[in-house]
Amino acid sequence: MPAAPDQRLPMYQRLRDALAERISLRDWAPSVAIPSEAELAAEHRVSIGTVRKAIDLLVAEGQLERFQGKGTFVRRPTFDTSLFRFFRFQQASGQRRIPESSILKRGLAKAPHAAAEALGLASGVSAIHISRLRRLDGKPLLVEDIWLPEKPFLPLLELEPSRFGALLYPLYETQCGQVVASADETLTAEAIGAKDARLLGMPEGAPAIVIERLARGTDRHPLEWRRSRGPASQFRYHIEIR
Amino acid sequence: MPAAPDQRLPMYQRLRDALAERISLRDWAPSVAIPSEAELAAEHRVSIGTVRKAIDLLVAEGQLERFQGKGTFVRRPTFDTSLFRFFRFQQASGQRRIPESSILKRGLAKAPHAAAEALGLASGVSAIHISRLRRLDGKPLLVEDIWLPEKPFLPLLELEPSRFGALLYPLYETQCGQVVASADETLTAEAIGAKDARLLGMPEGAPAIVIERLARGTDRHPLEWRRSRGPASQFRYHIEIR
DNA sequence: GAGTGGTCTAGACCACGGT
DNA sequence: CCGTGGTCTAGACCACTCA
Repeated sequence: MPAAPDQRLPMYQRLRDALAERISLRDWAPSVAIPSEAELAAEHRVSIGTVRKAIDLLVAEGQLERFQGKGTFVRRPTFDTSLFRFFRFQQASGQRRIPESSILKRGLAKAPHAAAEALGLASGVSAIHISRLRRLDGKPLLVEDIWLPEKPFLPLLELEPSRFGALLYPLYETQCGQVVASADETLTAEAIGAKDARLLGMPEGAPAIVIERLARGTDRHPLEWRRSRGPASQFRYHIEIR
Repeated sequence: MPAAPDQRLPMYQRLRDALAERISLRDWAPSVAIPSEAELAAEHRVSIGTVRKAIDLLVAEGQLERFQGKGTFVRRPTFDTSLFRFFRFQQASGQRRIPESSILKRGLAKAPHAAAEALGLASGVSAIHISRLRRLDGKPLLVEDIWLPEKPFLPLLELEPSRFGALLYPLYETQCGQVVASADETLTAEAIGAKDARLLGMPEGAPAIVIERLARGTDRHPLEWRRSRGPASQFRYHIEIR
Protein backbone atom coordinates (compact mmCIF):
# COMPACT_ATOMS: atom_id res chain seq x y z
CA MET A 1 0.00 0.00 0.00
CA PRO A 2 2.59 2.65 0.91
CA ALA A 3 3.92 3.63 -2.51
CA ALA A 4 7.63 4.18 -2.88
CA PRO A 5 8.32 7.79 -1.96
CA ASP A 6 8.73 9.81 -5.12
CA GLN A 7 12.22 11.29 -4.96
CA ARG A 8 11.05 14.31 -6.93
CA LEU A 9 8.69 15.31 -4.12
CA PRO A 10 9.96 17.93 -1.69
CA MET A 11 11.50 16.54 1.46
CA TYR A 12 8.77 17.99 3.69
CA GLN A 13 6.08 16.29 1.61
CA ARG A 14 7.76 12.92 1.87
CA LEU A 15 8.18 13.48 5.58
CA ARG A 16 4.49 14.38 5.88
CA ASP A 17 3.59 11.12 4.15
CA ALA A 18 5.89 9.13 6.42
CA LEU A 19 4.37 10.68 9.53
CA ALA A 20 0.82 10.28 8.18
CA GLU A 21 1.47 6.59 7.72
CA ARG A 22 2.70 6.15 11.27
CA ILE A 23 -0.41 7.96 12.46
CA SER A 24 -2.70 5.69 10.46
CA LEU A 25 -0.85 2.63 11.77
CA ARG A 26 -1.60 3.94 15.26
CA ASP A 27 2.07 3.93 16.19
CA TRP A 28 1.47 6.82 18.51
CA ALA A 29 -1.27 6.89 21.14
CA PRO A 30 -3.22 10.17 21.10
CA SER A 31 -2.45 10.77 24.76
CA VAL A 32 1.34 10.76 24.45
CA ALA A 33 3.41 13.26 22.49
CA ILE A 34 4.99 12.15 19.25
CA PRO A 35 8.80 12.51 19.06
CA SER A 36 9.98 16.11 19.37
CA GLU A 37 10.81 18.15 16.30
CA ALA A 38 14.52 17.82 17.08
CA GLU A 39 14.27 14.03 17.35
CA LEU A 40 12.35 13.73 14.08
CA ALA A 41 14.89 16.01 12.39
CA ALA A 42 17.78 13.80 13.54
CA GLU A 43 15.94 10.58 12.71
CA HIS A 44 15.15 11.68 9.15
CA ARG A 45 18.38 13.60 8.58
CA VAL A 46 16.68 16.89 7.80
CA SER A 47 16.71 20.28 9.46
CA ILE A 48 14.19 21.20 12.10
CA GLY A 49 12.57 23.73 9.76
CA THR A 50 11.66 20.96 7.33
CA VAL A 51 10.13 18.91 10.14
CA ARG A 52 8.11 21.94 11.18
CA LYS A 53 6.79 22.36 7.68
CA ALA A 54 5.74 18.70 7.46
CA ILE A 55 4.00 18.97 10.82
CA ASP A 56 2.36 22.24 9.70
CA LEU A 57 0.65 20.29 6.94
CA LEU A 58 -0.62 17.58 9.24
CA VAL A 59 -1.85 20.17 11.73
CA ALA A 60 -3.70 21.97 8.91
CA GLU A 61 -5.24 18.65 7.91
CA GLY A 62 -6.37 18.07 11.47
CA GLN A 63 -4.27 14.96 11.98
CA LEU A 64 -1.94 16.46 14.59
CA GLU A 65 -2.25 19.04 17.35
CA ARG A 66 0.54 21.16 18.78
CA PHE A 67 0.80 22.42 22.35
CA GLN A 68 3.60 24.74 23.21
CA GLY A 69 5.75 23.37 25.98
CA LYS A 70 3.97 20.00 25.96
CA GLY A 71 4.55 18.48 22.55
CA THR A 72 2.71 17.43 19.40
CA PHE A 73 -0.11 14.90 19.62
CA VAL A 74 -2.17 12.72 17.32
CA ARG A 75 -5.59 14.32 17.16
CA ARG A 76 -8.89 12.50 17.46
CA PRO A 77 -11.68 14.04 15.39
CA THR A 78 -14.06 16.05 17.56
CA PHE A 79 -16.79 16.32 14.92
CA ASP A 80 -17.14 19.97 15.77
CA THR A 81 -17.47 20.80 12.09
CA SER A 82 -20.31 18.33 11.66
CA LEU A 83 -23.46 19.59 9.97
CA PHE A 84 -25.42 18.36 12.98
CA ARG A 85 -23.99 21.28 14.87
CA PHE A 86 -26.35 23.53 12.92
CA PHE A 87 -29.51 22.08 14.38
CA ARG A 88 -30.29 24.80 16.84
CA PHE A 89 -31.69 23.12 19.85
CA GLN A 90 -34.08 25.83 21.08
CA GLN A 91 -32.32 27.04 24.22
CA ALA A 92 -29.15 27.85 22.28
CA SER A 93 -27.33 29.06 25.35
CA GLY A 94 -23.94 28.66 23.72
CA GLN A 95 -22.43 25.43 24.96
CA ARG A 96 -22.73 22.12 23.14
CA ARG A 97 -25.27 19.61 24.31
CA ILE A 98 -25.54 15.96 23.44
CA PRO A 99 -29.10 14.79 22.81
CA GLU A 100 -30.34 11.73 24.67
CA SER A 101 -30.93 8.69 22.58
CA SER A 102 -33.40 5.81 22.62
CA ILE A 103 -33.03 2.69 20.52
CA LEU A 104 -36.12 1.93 18.45
CA LYS A 105 -34.80 -1.15 16.71
CA ARG A 106 -31.61 -3.20 16.65
CA GLY A 107 -30.93 -6.29 14.52
CA LEU A 108 -29.72 -7.81 11.29
CA ALA A 109 -31.39 -6.77 8.05
CA LYS A 110 -30.75 -6.43 4.37
CA ALA A 111 -28.88 -3.18 3.88
CA PRO A 112 -30.57 -0.65 1.63
CA HIS A 113 -28.79 0.17 -1.58
CA ALA A 114 -27.28 3.47 -0.42
CA ALA A 115 -25.88 1.91 2.76
CA ALA A 116 -24.48 -1.16 1.02
CA GLU A 117 -22.80 0.94 -1.62
CA ALA A 118 -21.27 3.35 0.87
CA LEU A 119 -19.99 0.50 3.04
CA GLY A 120 -18.69 -1.45 0.08
CA LEU A 121 -20.96 -4.45 0.73
CA ALA A 122 -22.36 -6.70 -1.96
CA SER A 123 -25.93 -5.65 -2.59
CA GLY A 124 -28.44 -7.78 -0.73
CA VAL A 125 -26.01 -8.73 2.02
CA SER A 126 -27.29 -8.38 5.56
CA ALA A 127 -25.86 -5.84 7.96
CA ILE A 128 -26.43 -4.55 11.46
CA HIS A 129 -29.21 -2.00 11.65
CA ILE A 130 -29.79 0.38 14.52
CA SER A 131 -32.67 2.82 14.51
CA ARG A 132 -32.91 5.45 17.18
CA LEU A 133 -34.66 8.62 18.19
CA ARG A 134 -32.70 11.46 19.69
CA ARG A 135 -34.25 14.01 22.00
CA LEU A 136 -33.19 17.09 23.88
CA ASP A 137 -35.08 17.76 27.10
CA GLY A 138 -37.63 15.24 25.93
CA LYS A 139 -38.28 17.08 22.66
CA PRO A 140 -37.65 14.88 19.59
CA LEU A 141 -34.88 16.21 17.34
CA LEU A 142 -33.60 13.52 15.02
CA VAL A 143 -34.46 10.06 13.79
CA GLU A 144 -31.45 8.04 12.75
CA ASP A 145 -30.91 4.85 10.78
CA ILE A 146 -27.47 3.40 11.28
CA TRP A 147 -25.93 0.58 9.24
CA LEU A 148 -22.79 -1.35 10.17
CA PRO A 149 -20.98 -4.25 8.51
CA GLU A 150 -21.47 -7.49 10.41
CA LYS A 151 -17.82 -8.36 10.66
CA PRO A 152 -16.31 -6.19 13.35
CA PHE A 153 -19.56 -4.99 14.88
CA LEU A 154 -21.29 -8.23 15.91
CA PRO A 155 -20.74 -7.57 19.63
CA LEU A 156 -23.27 -4.75 19.35
CA LEU A 157 -26.03 -7.28 18.71
CA GLU A 158 -25.48 -8.90 22.08
CA LEU A 159 -25.07 -5.77 24.12
CA GLU A 160 -28.02 -4.91 26.36
CA PRO A 161 -29.88 -1.94 24.84
CA SER A 162 -29.64 -0.14 28.16
CA ARG A 163 -25.87 -0.07 27.77
CA PHE A 164 -26.07 1.98 24.59
CA GLY A 165 -25.37 5.51 25.76
CA ALA A 166 -25.97 8.75 23.92
CA LEU A 167 -22.83 8.26 21.82
CA LEU A 168 -22.05 5.25 19.66
CA TYR A 169 -18.45 5.91 18.67
CA PRO A 170 -16.97 5.18 22.12
CA LEU A 171 -18.92 1.91 21.98
CA TYR A 172 -17.41 1.04 18.61
CA GLU A 173 -14.03 1.53 20.19
CA THR A 174 -14.49 -0.36 23.44
CA GLN A 175 -16.72 -3.18 22.13
CA CYS A 176 -15.42 -3.62 18.58
CA GLY A 177 -11.96 -2.08 18.50
CA GLN A 178 -12.91 0.33 15.72
CA VAL A 179 -11.84 3.98 15.83
CA VAL A 180 -13.68 6.56 13.75
CA ALA A 181 -11.02 8.86 12.32
CA SER A 182 -12.90 10.85 9.69
CA ALA A 183 -16.29 11.14 8.02
CA ASP A 184 -18.09 12.47 4.97
CA GLU A 185 -21.41 14.21 5.38
CA THR A 186 -24.02 15.10 2.78
CA LEU A 187 -26.95 17.44 3.37
CA THR A 188 -30.22 17.42 1.51
CA ALA A 189 -33.81 18.29 2.35
CA GLU A 190 -37.01 16.42 1.68
CA ALA A 191 -40.63 16.19 2.76
CA ILE A 192 -40.87 14.11 5.93
CA GLY A 193 -42.65 10.76 5.68
CA ALA A 194 -45.65 9.79 7.81
CA LYS A 195 -43.76 7.52 10.18
CA ASP A 196 -40.87 9.89 10.88
CA ALA A 197 -43.30 12.79 11.14
CA ARG A 198 -45.08 10.98 13.96
CA LEU A 199 -41.80 10.26 15.76
CA LEU A 200 -40.62 13.84 15.45
CA GLY A 201 -43.97 15.41 16.22
CA MET A 202 -44.11 17.39 12.99
CA PRO A 203 -46.75 17.49 10.25
CA GLU A 204 -46.39 14.94 7.48
CA GLY A 205 -44.82 16.43 4.36
CA ALA A 206 -43.12 19.28 6.24
CA PRO A 207 -39.54 19.94 5.13
CA ALA A 208 -36.84 17.93 6.90
CA ILE A 209 -33.09 18.25 6.75
CA VAL A 210 -31.49 14.92 5.82
CA ILE A 211 -27.86 14.31 6.71
CA GLU A 212 -26.07 11.21 5.52
CA ARG A 213 -22.76 10.35 7.12
CA LEU A 214 -20.15 7.82 6.11
CA ALA A 215 -17.69 7.35 8.99
CA ARG A 216 -14.25 5.96 8.24
CA GLY A 217 -11.54 4.24 10.25
CA THR A 218 -7.90 5.24 10.51
CA ASP A 219 -7.18 3.63 7.13
CA ARG A 220 -10.13 5.46 5.58
CA HIS A 221 -12.04 2.21 5.13
CA PRO A 222 -15.78 2.71 5.67
CA LEU A 223 -17.10 1.74 9.10
CA GLU A 224 -20.60 3.12 9.51
CA TRP A 225 -23.26 4.71 7.36
CA ARG A 226 -26.13 6.64 8.84
CA ARG A 227 -29.00 8.75 7.64
CA SER A 228 -30.54 11.27 10.03
CA ARG A 229 -33.62 13.43 9.66
CA GLY A 230 -34.74 16.43 11.65
CA PRO A 231 -37.10 19.38 11.32
CA ALA A 232 -35.78 21.96 8.84
CA SER A 233 -37.31 24.75 10.90
CA GLN A 234 -34.63 24.26 13.53
CA PHE A 235 -31.68 24.12 11.16
CA ARG A 236 -29.43 26.98 10.04
CA TYR A 237 -26.07 26.37 8.42
CA HIS A 238 -23.63 29.19 8.01
CA ILE A 239 -20.43 29.66 6.00
CA GLU A 240 -18.15 32.52 5.11
CA ILE A 241 -16.88 33.11 1.58
CA ARG A 242 -13.63 34.94 0.99
CA MET B 1 -9.69 52.44 12.45
CA PRO B 2 -6.29 50.75 12.16
CA ALA B 3 -5.45 50.11 15.80
CA ALA B 4 -1.89 50.72 16.93
CA PRO B 5 0.04 47.52 16.27
CA ASP B 6 0.41 45.62 19.50
CA GLN B 7 4.14 45.28 20.10
CA ARG B 8 3.56 42.01 21.91
CA LEU B 9 2.25 40.40 18.73
CA PRO B 10 4.74 38.36 16.71
CA MET B 11 6.40 40.26 13.88
CA TYR B 12 4.75 38.11 11.20
CA GLN B 13 1.30 38.85 12.65
CA ARG B 14 1.89 42.59 12.63
CA LEU B 15 3.20 42.31 9.10
CA ARG B 16 0.11 40.34 8.08
CA ASP B 17 -2.09 43.09 9.49
CA ALA B 18 -0.10 45.78 7.68
CA LEU B 19 -0.42 43.93 4.38
CA ALA B 20 -4.11 43.19 4.97
CA GLU B 21 -4.73 46.89 5.44
CA ARG B 22 -2.99 47.79 2.20
CA ILE B 23 -5.12 45.16 0.46
CA SER B 24 -8.34 46.56 1.88
CA LEU B 25 -7.28 50.09 0.88
CA ARG B 26 -6.87 48.73 -2.65
CA ASP B 27 -3.27 49.88 -2.81
CA TRP B 28 -2.49 47.01 -5.14
CA ALA B 29 -4.50 46.18 -8.25
CA PRO B 30 -5.32 42.45 -8.49
CA SER B 31 -3.68 42.25 -11.90
CA VAL B 32 -0.22 43.41 -10.84
CA ALA B 33 2.08 41.60 -8.44
CA ILE B 34 2.56 43.05 -4.97
CA PRO B 35 6.18 43.83 -4.03
CA SER B 36 8.42 40.77 -3.98
CA GLU B 37 9.22 39.00 -0.74
CA ALA B 38 12.73 40.45 -0.76
CA GLU B 39 11.40 44.00 -1.20
CA LEU B 40 8.86 43.60 1.61
CA ALA B 41 11.58 42.16 3.83
CA ALA B 42 13.82 45.17 3.23
CA GLU B 43 10.97 47.64 3.58
CA HIS B 44 9.85 46.25 6.93
CA ARG B 45 13.34 45.40 8.18
CA VAL B 46 12.59 41.73 8.73
CA SER B 47 13.98 38.55 7.24
CA ILE B 48 12.46 36.99 4.15
CA GLY B 49 11.24 34.02 6.21
CA THR B 50 9.08 36.31 8.31
CA VAL B 51 7.59 37.88 5.20
CA ARG B 52 6.84 34.41 3.85
CA LYS B 53 5.03 33.50 7.05
CA ALA B 54 2.90 36.65 6.92
CA ILE B 55 2.04 35.98 3.29
CA ASP B 56 1.29 32.33 4.16
CA LEU B 57 -1.46 33.57 6.47
CA LEU B 58 -3.01 35.85 3.85
CA VAL B 59 -2.87 33.08 1.26
CA ALA B 60 -4.60 30.71 3.70
CA GLU B 61 -7.25 33.38 4.26
CA GLY B 62 -7.78 33.69 0.53
CA GLN B 63 -6.66 37.32 0.36
CA LEU B 64 -3.51 36.66 -1.68
CA GLU B 65 -2.45 34.20 -4.36
CA ARG B 66 1.08 33.09 -5.14
CA PHE B 67 2.43 32.08 -8.55
CA GLN B 68 5.93 30.73 -8.71
CA GLY B 69 8.06 32.78 -11.03
CA LYS B 70 5.38 35.46 -11.47
CA GLY B 71 4.78 36.95 -8.08
CA THR B 72 2.10 37.31 -5.41
CA PHE B 73 -1.26 38.86 -6.28
CA VAL B 74 -4.30 40.23 -4.51
CA ARG B 75 -7.06 37.68 -4.97
CA ARG B 76 -10.64 38.44 -5.92
CA PRO B 77 -13.16 36.05 -4.40
CA THR B 78 -14.35 33.48 -6.93
CA PHE B 79 -17.33 32.32 -4.86
CA ASP B 80 -16.36 28.77 -5.66
CA THR B 81 -17.12 27.75 -2.08
CA SER B 82 -20.62 29.23 -2.29
CA LEU B 83 -23.48 27.01 -1.22
CA PHE B 84 -25.10 27.65 -4.60
CA ARG B 85 -22.49 25.38 -6.05
CA PHE B 86 -24.39 22.45 -4.57
CA PHE B 87 -27.49 22.90 -6.63
CA ARG B 88 -26.89 20.16 -9.12
CA PHE B 89 -28.13 21.41 -12.41
CA GLN B 90 -29.33 18.19 -13.98
CA GLN B 91 -26.69 17.63 -16.66
CA ALA B 92 -23.86 17.78 -14.12
CA SER B 93 -21.19 17.29 -16.73
CA GLY B 94 -18.50 18.65 -14.47
CA GLN B 95 -17.82 22.22 -15.52
CA ARG B 96 -19.46 25.22 -13.90
CA ARG B 97 -22.36 26.90 -15.62
CA ILE B 98 -23.91 30.26 -14.93
CA PRO B 99 -27.70 30.27 -15.01
CA GLU B 100 -29.43 32.86 -17.18
CA SER B 101 -31.35 35.51 -15.34
CA SER B 102 -34.52 37.48 -15.96
CA ILE B 103 -35.56 40.47 -13.91
CA LEU B 104 -39.07 40.19 -12.51
CA LYS B 105 -39.14 43.45 -10.61
CA ARG B 106 -36.82 46.38 -9.99
CA GLY B 107 -37.53 49.45 -7.88
CA LEU B 108 -37.52 51.15 -4.51
CA ALA B 109 -39.38 49.56 -1.64
CA LYS B 110 -39.41 49.30 2.11
CA ALA B 111 -36.75 46.77 3.02
CA PRO B 112 -38.00 43.77 4.99
CA HIS B 113 -36.70 43.43 8.50
CA ALA B 114 -34.04 40.80 7.74
CA ALA B 115 -32.60 42.83 4.86
CA ALA B 116 -32.58 46.11 6.75
CA GLU B 117 -30.89 44.55 9.74
CA ALA B 118 -28.23 42.81 7.67
CA LEU B 119 -27.47 45.98 5.72
CA GLY B 120 -27.45 48.14 8.81
CA LEU B 121 -30.35 50.31 7.66
CA ALA B 122 -32.89 51.93 9.96
CA SER B 123 -36.03 49.81 9.92
CA GLY B 124 -38.66 51.11 7.53
CA VAL B 125 -36.15 52.86 5.30
CA SER B 126 -36.54 52.26 1.57
CA ALA B 127 -33.98 50.36 -0.43
CA ILE B 128 -33.41 49.08 -3.93
CA HIS B 129 -35.18 45.81 -4.58
CA ILE B 130 -34.43 43.47 -7.47
CA SER B 131 -36.35 40.28 -7.95
CA ARG B 132 -35.22 37.80 -10.54
CA LEU B 133 -35.69 34.27 -11.79
CA ARG B 134 -32.69 32.21 -12.77
CA ARG B 135 -32.91 29.38 -15.28
CA LEU B 136 -30.59 26.84 -16.82
CA ASP B 137 -31.52 25.73 -20.31
CA GLY B 138 -34.88 27.29 -19.77
CA LYS B 139 -35.57 25.24 -16.63
CA PRO B 140 -36.26 27.43 -13.55
CA LEU B 141 -33.72 26.95 -10.77
CA LEU B 142 -33.80 29.82 -8.32
CA VAL B 143 -35.92 32.80 -7.38
CA GLU B 144 -33.95 35.63 -5.84
CA ASP B 145 -34.83 38.76 -3.89
CA ILE B 146 -31.96 41.21 -3.74
CA TRP B 147 -31.79 44.31 -1.52
CA LEU B 148 -29.28 47.13 -1.85
CA PRO B 149 -28.81 50.39 0.05
CA GLU B 150 -29.89 53.38 -2.00
CA LYS B 151 -26.70 55.34 -1.53
CA PRO B 152 -24.12 53.86 -3.85
CA PHE B 153 -26.46 51.75 -5.94
CA LEU B 154 -28.88 54.34 -7.37
CA PRO B 155 -27.44 54.00 -10.90
CA LEU B 156 -28.98 50.54 -11.04
CA LEU B 157 -32.46 52.08 -11.02
CA GLU B 158 -31.78 53.90 -14.26
CA LEU B 159 -30.05 51.11 -16.09
CA GLU B 160 -32.10 49.46 -18.85
CA PRO B 161 -33.21 46.02 -17.65
CA SER B 162 -31.79 44.49 -20.81
CA ARG B 163 -28.31 45.55 -19.68
CA PHE B 164 -28.52 43.46 -16.54
CA GLY B 165 -26.55 40.34 -17.47
CA ALA B 166 -26.45 37.01 -15.69
CA LEU B 167 -24.10 38.38 -13.04
CA LEU B 168 -24.71 41.41 -10.84
CA TYR B 169 -21.34 41.86 -9.15
CA PRO B 170 -19.53 43.12 -12.26
CA LEU B 171 -22.38 45.64 -12.58
CA TYR B 172 -21.91 46.81 -9.01
CA GLU B 173 -18.30 47.43 -9.88
CA THR B 174 -18.67 49.21 -13.21
CA GLN B 175 -21.88 51.16 -12.44
CA CYS B 176 -21.50 51.84 -8.73
CA GLY B 177 -17.80 51.45 -7.93
CA GLN B 178 -18.48 48.76 -5.33
CA VAL B 179 -16.34 45.62 -5.13
CA VAL B 180 -17.66 42.54 -3.39
CA ALA B 181 -14.76 41.10 -1.41
CA SER B 182 -16.41 38.53 0.86
CA ALA B 183 -19.79 37.18 1.83
CA ASP B 184 -21.65 35.25 4.52
CA GLU B 185 -24.14 32.60 3.52
CA THR B 186 -26.79 30.87 5.59
CA LEU B 187 -28.68 27.76 4.51
CA THR B 188 -32.12 26.72 5.69
CA ALA B 189 -35.02 24.81 4.19
CA GLU B 190 -38.71 25.57 4.18
CA ALA B 191 -41.94 24.72 2.39
CA ILE B 192 -42.17 26.72 -0.83
CA GLY B 193 -44.91 29.36 -1.04
CA ALA B 194 -47.59 29.45 -3.75
CA LYS B 195 -46.07 32.26 -5.76
CA ASP B 196 -42.51 30.91 -5.83
CA ALA B 197 -43.82 27.42 -6.48
CA ARG B 198 -45.48 28.68 -9.62
CA LEU B 199 -42.31 30.43 -10.78
CA LEU B 200 -40.17 27.38 -10.12
CA GLY B 201 -42.64 24.88 -11.48
CA MET B 202 -42.80 22.84 -8.29
CA PRO B 203 -45.76 21.84 -6.13
CA GLU B 204 -46.76 24.29 -3.43
CA GLY B 205 -45.45 23.26 -0.01
CA ALA B 206 -42.63 21.14 -1.44
CA PRO B 207 -39.30 21.55 0.37
CA ALA B 208 -37.09 24.36 -0.88
CA ILE B 209 -33.50 25.22 0.00
CA VAL B 210 -33.22 28.82 1.14
CA ILE B 211 -29.86 30.57 0.96
CA GLU B 212 -29.37 34.03 2.39
CA ARG B 213 -26.23 35.90 1.45
CA LEU B 214 -24.77 39.07 2.88
CA ALA B 215 -22.08 40.38 0.52
CA ARG B 216 -19.45 42.74 1.88
CA GLY B 217 -17.05 45.26 0.40
CA THR B 218 -13.31 45.44 0.89
CA ASP B 219 -13.78 47.06 4.29
CA ARG B 220 -16.27 44.39 5.28
CA HIS B 221 -19.14 46.87 5.27
CA PRO B 222 -22.37 45.26 4.02
CA LEU B 223 -23.24 45.90 0.37
CA GLU B 224 -25.99 43.52 -0.67
CA TRP B 225 -28.40 41.13 0.98
CA ARG B 226 -30.18 38.46 -1.00
CA ARG B 227 -32.46 35.53 -0.34
CA SER B 228 -32.63 32.74 -2.92
CA ARG B 229 -34.91 29.73 -3.09
CA GLY B 230 -34.63 26.60 -5.18
CA PRO B 231 -36.01 23.05 -5.20
CA ALA B 232 -34.46 20.92 -2.46
CA SER B 233 -34.61 17.87 -4.70
CA GLN B 234 -31.76 19.26 -6.75
CA PHE B 235 -29.54 20.22 -3.84
CA ARG B 236 -26.80 18.14 -2.20
CA TYR B 237 -24.17 19.70 0.02
CA HIS B 238 -21.10 17.75 0.98
CA ILE B 239 -18.38 18.23 3.59
CA GLU B 240 -15.55 16.17 5.00
CA ILE B 241 -14.87 15.91 8.73
CA ARG B 242 -11.40 15.15 10.01
C1' DG C 1 15.88 23.69 35.10
C1' DA C 2 15.14 20.71 31.31
C1' DG C 3 12.44 20.03 27.38
C1' DT C 4 8.88 21.40 24.34
C1' DG C 5 7.04 24.15 20.51
C1' DG C 6 7.03 29.37 18.71
C1' DT C 7 9.47 33.08 16.51
C1' DC C 8 13.09 34.96 13.73
C1' DT C 9 17.30 35.25 11.15
C1' DA C 10 20.49 35.00 7.01
C1' DG C 11 21.87 32.72 4.07
C1' DA C 12 21.92 28.70 -0.12
C1' DC C 13 20.14 26.56 -4.10
C1' DC C 14 16.11 25.10 -7.13
C1' DA C 15 12.02 25.63 -10.40
C1' DC C 16 9.44 28.42 -13.03
C1' DG C 17 7.96 32.58 -16.09
C1' DG C 18 9.09 35.98 -18.85
C1' DT C 19 12.74 38.72 -21.71
C1' DC D 1 19.10 35.71 -18.79
C1' DC D 2 17.02 37.76 -14.57
C1' DG D 3 13.50 37.96 -11.13
C1' DT D 4 10.00 35.51 -8.93
C1' DG D 5 8.42 32.26 -5.39
C1' DG D 6 9.66 27.24 -3.47
C1' DT D 7 12.65 24.41 -0.72
C1' DC D 8 16.05 23.66 2.80
C1' DT D 9 19.54 24.58 6.19
C1' DA D 10 21.59 25.67 10.90
C1' DG D 11 21.55 28.13 13.97
C1' DA D 12 19.54 31.85 17.98
C1' DC D 13 16.42 33.18 21.45
C1' DC D 14 11.64 33.23 23.57
C1' DA D 15 7.38 31.28 25.97
C1' DC D 16 5.34 27.71 27.97
C1' DT D 17 4.76 23.17 30.81
C1' DC D 18 6.03 20.15 34.19
C1' DA D 19 8.69 18.02 37.61
